[in-house]
Amino acid sequence: MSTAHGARARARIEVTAAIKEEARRQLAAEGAARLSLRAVARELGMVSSALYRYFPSRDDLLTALIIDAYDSLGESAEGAHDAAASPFERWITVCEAVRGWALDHPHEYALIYGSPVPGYTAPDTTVPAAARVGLLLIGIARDAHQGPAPDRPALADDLRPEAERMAADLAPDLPPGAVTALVAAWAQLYGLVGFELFGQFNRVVEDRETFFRHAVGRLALGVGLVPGPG
Amino acid sequence: MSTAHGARARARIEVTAAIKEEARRQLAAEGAARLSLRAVARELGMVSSALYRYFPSRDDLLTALIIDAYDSLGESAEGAHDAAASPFERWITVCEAVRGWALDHPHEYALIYGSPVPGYTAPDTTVPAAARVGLLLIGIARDAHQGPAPDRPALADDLRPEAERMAADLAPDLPPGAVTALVAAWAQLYGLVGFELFGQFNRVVEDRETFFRHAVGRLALGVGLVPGPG
DNA sequence: CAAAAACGAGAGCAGTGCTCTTGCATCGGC
DNA sequence: GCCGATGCAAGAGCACTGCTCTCGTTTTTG
Repeated sequence: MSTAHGARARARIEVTAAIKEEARRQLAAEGAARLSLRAVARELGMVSSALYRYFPSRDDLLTALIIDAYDSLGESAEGAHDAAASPFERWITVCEAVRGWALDHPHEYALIYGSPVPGYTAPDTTVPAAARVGLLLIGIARDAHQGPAPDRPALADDLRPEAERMAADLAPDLPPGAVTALVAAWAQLYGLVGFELFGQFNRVVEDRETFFRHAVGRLALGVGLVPGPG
Repeated sequence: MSTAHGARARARIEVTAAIKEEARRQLAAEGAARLSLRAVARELGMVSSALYRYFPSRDDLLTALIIDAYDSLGESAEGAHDAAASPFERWITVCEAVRGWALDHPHEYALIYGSPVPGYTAPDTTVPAAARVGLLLIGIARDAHQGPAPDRPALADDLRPEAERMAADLAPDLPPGAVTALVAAWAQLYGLVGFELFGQFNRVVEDRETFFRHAVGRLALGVGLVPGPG
């Protein structure tokens, strides 16, 4: 089989892990644009050309780091998630976990939600990891809609086809209007996080934690989650 | 003094403009990370070291491009702005202008609203240009609040100090709750634009124009703007 | 007119991603 | 156990990059 095949295979996974670890350290310290293959190799005591045996290009190394970052963020969000709480509280908790992770890993956040690296397009392998937070938010909305449906303004005619298509794709058991609001809230959440992280709130918002909690609370209302018991 | 004296000063402005023009072209074509001083100089038929007489570093050239990008975006938004329309319609128009500009200038949008270039912090000179769209949105909200105040949920106690501080800073004539909603909507607008531009909506949102118009319409509602006549 | 400042050109330094070749260690089939 | 195929590290090298310094030349200024 593949696992026990000698010391060679074992060494390969160890070196691969060491490269990613060192690369992640440089990424956290300096940012994606300053991540240098040669510096990683130098720090690991190997020569730069040897590193290409493990990652055929710098972009491939970046892709691995991107997937790891998505997974780390998804894990944080899922870990903060208390399934016993009310949907509204769970929404707030997940949003705060996303913000907290972003503040703890600014460069990794920038890597996945900031400007894409030029000449680089994320391969499809990143999609599942990238979807984790979204799926979590969909799950919360789904639980909330088990109860009585809040009155939601009727769907405008021109939005209806797209809303129904999105609902069919993402959450067939939810009303199309709720799914549309959910996707918008999902994007808007990252607007709030990104503005804080990238300095756009400098000299504008001071008490960012409180501001954020209220903003995502209003986002939750838009999705149909209600505070209070239940 | 430095101004207007002789052919040297004139040449300096011309060369500076040519550098920025060529740099902007490369920026649009390849993205900020691939913007190369040497390539700009080569294209202009000068040697790379000569370019340092005009921009002391690559970051200084980037700063100039950032300011230009903010101004270009601000101009687009202000140009699309029809002062005769209703505040709600004006809000939608400005948001759509921001989105349109972003789709037309993706790399420049990424430069100002994407990940900050590592090791680079925007100097204060960018602030006025960066504030233009925000000021435009504030103006729309101000006009809307000339009329009867819509009923808005009371400010939560923990948010009140920050909300009042923001209102005092940004729009003393607006209720603190409206200013808070406005700042949040401002950030959320860029979440919507960024997600579309950076590919997060791939395989999720198809009819992005319609989706966007409705999402920013709901944003407007949150700020207290109402559709229909008025 | 002479001193000073601005300028273009070139060489050079340290760094980058990436490729190619050269030996050596390990592995699988006989 | 041997032997050819494969995996791997090392080094040299290419074409770049940002940036600095020096050296004449030109323009501006006092």
